[in-house]
This record gives sequence, C-alpha cells and structure tokens, in this order.
Amino acid sequence: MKLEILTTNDSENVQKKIISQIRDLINYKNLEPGDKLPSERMLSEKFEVSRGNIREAIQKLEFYGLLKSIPQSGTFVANIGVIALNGMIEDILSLEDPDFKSLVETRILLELKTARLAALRRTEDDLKAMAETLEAYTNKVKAGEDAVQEDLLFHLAIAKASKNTTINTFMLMITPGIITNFEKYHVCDKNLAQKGIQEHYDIYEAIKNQDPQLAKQKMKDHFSVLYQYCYNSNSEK
Amino acid sequence: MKLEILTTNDSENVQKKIISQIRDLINYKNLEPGDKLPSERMLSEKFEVSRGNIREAIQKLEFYGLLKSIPQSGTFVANIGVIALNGMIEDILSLEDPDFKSLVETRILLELKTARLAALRRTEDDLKAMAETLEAYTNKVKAGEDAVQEDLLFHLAIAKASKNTTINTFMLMITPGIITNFEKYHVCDKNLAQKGIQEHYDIYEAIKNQDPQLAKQKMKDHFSVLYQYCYNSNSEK
DNA sequence: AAATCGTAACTGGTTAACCAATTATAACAA
DNA sequence: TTGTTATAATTGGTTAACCAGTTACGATTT
Repeated sequence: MKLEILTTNDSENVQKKIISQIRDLINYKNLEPGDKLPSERMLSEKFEVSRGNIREAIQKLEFYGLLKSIPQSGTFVANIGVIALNGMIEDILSLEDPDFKSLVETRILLELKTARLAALRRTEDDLKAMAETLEAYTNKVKAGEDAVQEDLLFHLAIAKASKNTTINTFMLMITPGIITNFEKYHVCDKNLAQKGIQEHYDIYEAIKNQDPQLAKQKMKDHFSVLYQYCYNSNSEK
Repeated sequence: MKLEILTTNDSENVQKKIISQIRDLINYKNLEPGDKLPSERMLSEKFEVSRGNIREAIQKLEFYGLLKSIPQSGTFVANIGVIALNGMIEDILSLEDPDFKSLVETRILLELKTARLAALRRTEDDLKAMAETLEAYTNKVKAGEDAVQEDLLFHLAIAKASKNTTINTFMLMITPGIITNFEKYHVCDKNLAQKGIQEHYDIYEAIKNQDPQLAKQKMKDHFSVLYQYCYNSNSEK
C-alpha cells in the first residue's frame, strides 16, 4: 500500500519531475541560450518516461517562453540566459492553482486599467460593440433573468477596446473562473443587477466621452459594491 | 498558384477554423452547459481533419475554461452559458500576439500591484529570497556585467511575495518577452543598472518595513526612468 | 587540400492502432 | 413491471510506427 502511494504519481507530478530533470540537464551540460536540447527520444529513454510525457513538459516550458521547438531540427533553449531560466523554472514548479480571491483581486486591477485605456483608445466600432453588450445585459436584467454572462461580455468588450492584447488575453483567461464562482456563490442578485445597469451605463458614457479618469472612477464604483458584497457574504474561498 | 495560397493553411488557421466550427455546432445543436460534445472521432470525420487537430483545438478551448475533457467519458461544455461561450470564442479567435508596448504597459500595472501586496503579505522567507536576488543583481552590476536576468528575478521574487497566484502566473508569462526585448534594444545600459541598485534597494526596504504606499511609489519611480528610456530611444515596436 | 555532392542518420511532428475506463443496452430474474 | 447483471459499444488517452525535412559526414571530384 505504502509502496503504491510512493510510486503512483498523477501526470502532473510526472511532468514536474521531468521539468526539473530538464533544468538539471541544462545546468549539468552548461547549455547556453540557443543550444540544442537532446532529442525527445533520448530524453524519454534517459528519464524513463514516454515520449509523450517529454513532449508535454517541453510544451509547457515552451508556453512560458523558456524553450523553442523547431520541426525536424530540435528543441532549443530560449534566449533568456541560464540564471533567469533556473529562477523561472523554480517559480513555475511552485505555482499553485489560482484561488477565487486572487482572481477577483486581479480582475479589479485589470479592469480599472482597461476602463482607462478604453477611454483613450476606443474606436467607433468598439463603442458599438460595447453598446450591444450593454443592451443585452439591460434586457436580461429587466426581464428578471440572470445576466452574469452578459455582464462579463460587457467587461470583455471594454478590454478589447483597451487595445492592449496582453491585458485582453489575461481578462479572457480569468473570466470563466469568475463566472462559475459568481454563479456558485450567487454573487449577483437582482438588486445588484439593477444597480449594475446604471453603473455600466456610466462607464460606457465615460469611455464614449474619452474621459479616462472618470471611466476608471466609475469602474471603481462598480466594483466597490461587488467587492463589498463578496467580502461580506462570501469571505471564505 | 492562387489555388495553393487559398488551400494551404498553416496549423494555426486550421485550428481557428475548427474552433469556429465547434462553436457553430454548439449553437446549432443548442448544447447547454454540461452537455456532451460529439466524440473526437466524430468531429474529426465531420470537419474532415485529423483527430490530432481536433484534440489541439479542444485543448485550447479547455485552456480558456470553455470546455472540459473527462477521460473515457467525453468532452463537455463548461458551466458558463452559451452567450458567454459565444462571446469568448469570438474574442479568442480575434486575439493577436502581444506587442512589446502592451507587454511593458501590463508589466508596470502588475508590478505596482505586486509591490503593494508584497509589502502587506511578505513573510520572512520572501524577504530572504528577495535579498538573495538583490545581492546577485548588485554583484553583477558592480562587476560591470549585464544583469537583466537578475533584475527580472528580483521582480519575480516580489511577485511571489504578493501571494496572488494569478498575478504571479501572469508575471511569469510576460517575463521572457520582456527579457528578450530588453536585450534586443539594449534597454538596460550600465548607467541605468547603477541607478537600479539603489531603486531596487528602496523597494526592498519598503516591502521589508511593510509600507505598501511607499513600496508602490518606489516601484513607480523605478519604472518611470525605464519607461522614459523606452519611449525616448525605442518608441517604435 | 578544398569543394561538392550524395547518402544515411536524426529531428520534431503526425498518424493509426491500441488501451482501460465508462456508459448504454439488452437479456434475464424477481 | 422493476431491478440486476452481463455484454457490447463508445469514450478520451496512450503508444509505437511512420513521415518529411534537416543535418552531419564522408566519398568523390577538381
């Protein structure tokens, strides 16, 4: 039994082990940026795991910009230096899954910025897209229906108008987690949704009038209610 | 020739096409959250692409939290509703690769927050880790060597001390892009690196003394020089 | 000795067959 | 009719063989 616990690793732990082994290999062989890693086949043999596991680990490191695979040629160490590489791999290995609180905290941070940037950079098309999502939200709320999705789509429209692709990507990444947790904890009741209509409209107007300060402030107001609501009724996880 | 241009799609475009076809299918079949998607085999036959392409597309949508694959069971629509799903897929399809300007803009936003949060939440271990990276940076600069990597590792240590896993992940994601661009444009010259020592130390002290306002301000000062330098000498991409 | 060419080994990527677990089905029993 | 069980089909995941492009290297020619 004990033996089984020790030897049975889920695929996540296998991947972490492979990643740390790749790091050790790079250090041991003194591989410089641009150098070629041993082939996937050799690594799978050396680490005694399937080639699929190796590819998975390489893809993760490629996602974080530490490796670069080139077809029919090899996998190469990225141009960021061994010190940064070691530090980053260490951080990646110790990364934990995001909790709801960190999601909300990050969302507010990003949204205050997107509101400001959208006010500065929005085009007429952006305004049109925002108006559409705002109308969909309003109709849903007035019909007494749940409108969490339409709410988030309005915010994503602002993110798109901010013309910052990095923040836009990050907003997309956190949105599903926000939606599921909101619905789970019933964060948005009808009372809150009614207020939301006016708040959304205020944000929209500020962006339309290209007033970054006001846009940020209105977004802040919007979240202050939400924030407060979250931490009063659902302070845990 | 023209025909070849029209029919030859790189794998990225193939994936985008599959993703939009999956979206159409969900809409056409009125699949609700939690419903099961057709099997990978059926999809690959229906869309006339390999099963591998299908898996790749599903994995991307799974990354953004829109689908969920369960072994030996099926692929399921996430619990976020069809409206949000449609909107998000649209956004994902139109996402472009991040440019350097958006990376820097996002980095500053995140770092002002991590400095503040780290001042509030840092442990003794966090301080120790920060001090180590700070020392490595100082030594490198005093030896007249390039210290971009050590610079970034100090900032990542702050991110870790902020105890916000989402922001920490985002910092890790943008760091390689920052490093390569910095080295490409030689953003950090020796003069700037010398100033950096004092600035880093100021940030460290503020976090150590648990002064969030000061930590944020010192981080802002740190970036104002960098920012200015960026936009003066390298305003273009 | 140097340059060129061709061959053979090696690369990451792709594919089709296979696997174990789940699920649907239908036969059977109560 | 209802509940149970055995079985067959289906699922996502895994694997090993295969592919096309790249690279290394040595024979050959000049």
